[in-house]
Amino acid sequence: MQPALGRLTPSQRAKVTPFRAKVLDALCQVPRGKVTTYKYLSKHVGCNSSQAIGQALKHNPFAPEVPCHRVVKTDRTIGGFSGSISGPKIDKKISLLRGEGVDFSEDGTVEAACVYRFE
DNA sequence: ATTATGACTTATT
DNA sequence: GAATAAGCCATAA
Repeated sequence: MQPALGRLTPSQRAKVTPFRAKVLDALCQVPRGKVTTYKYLSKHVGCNSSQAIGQALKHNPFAPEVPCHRVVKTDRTIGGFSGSISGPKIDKKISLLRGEGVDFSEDGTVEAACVYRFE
């Protein structure tokens, strides 16, 4: 069964800006085995800047609690992780996603079927 | 308030 | 297809 897609706890909300809280909360709605994109998130939280989303996630204060590794770029390339856009951390991100059942193409892009669009 | 930065995106060269 | 520029918006200094 899917893990309880919790939301951000009040404590967590209190530690970040309202915008980040909204982003993280939305992120917690992404089911295990799926990913979302910066753009979908940005749209979901009501701004039109994926860059702002990236900013919100780059210093993720709630590392494993909030599945920040379930966010990829709009073209379904891997995006960044732990403050880096490439390197060993990215490799770890891929491993995590694979461990959750996300499929990758040979390009290192995520399969379209694994993208969660906040339907 | 103003400036600089960035895990982005799109258009242009 | 890679490199650059411009647009975007929240954050930190």
